[in-house]
Amino acid sequence: MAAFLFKTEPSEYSFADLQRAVKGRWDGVSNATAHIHLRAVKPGDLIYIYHTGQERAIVGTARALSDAYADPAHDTGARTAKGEIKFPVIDLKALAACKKPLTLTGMKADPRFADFALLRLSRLSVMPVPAALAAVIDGLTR
DNA sequence: GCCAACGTTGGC
DNA sequence: GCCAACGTTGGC
Repeated sequence: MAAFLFKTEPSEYSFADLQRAVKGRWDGVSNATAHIHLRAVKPGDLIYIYHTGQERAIVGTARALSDAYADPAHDTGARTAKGEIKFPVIDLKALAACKKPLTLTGMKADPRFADFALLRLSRLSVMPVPAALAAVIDGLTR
């Protein structure tokens, strides 16, 4: 099982919205690098939800329910030059809110996060979380 | 195919 | 509100 981090602007779509949705679709990702990571998601993978804007913290966890598939809101037949789905989305469900949200400030202060894409590539909205780092996050948010 | 201009994201 | 980072667009 792999782990990923998804960013969202809570005024647009928050973790609470995902909890209410029961089954949510993660769409609206437009960045090519983020698409690469989104296509790598497998059912059962763990997803950390991070709020941008005022909060800037990992606030909850979710479970992937599907492989990446073509967004029905776009041309579902569209493919990239490499033959991959051009507008990938996944389905997911909320698991639990973090007892202690893990703030961006907290991650920046912890050398274990020094190489994390969240800190290195501030505009990336979907990224893998290495297993060792997932264990650290679990410990800090419990 | 290169690169300057421009737009967007997201932290500060 | 500003700005850095970086992706995209369009002229050449």
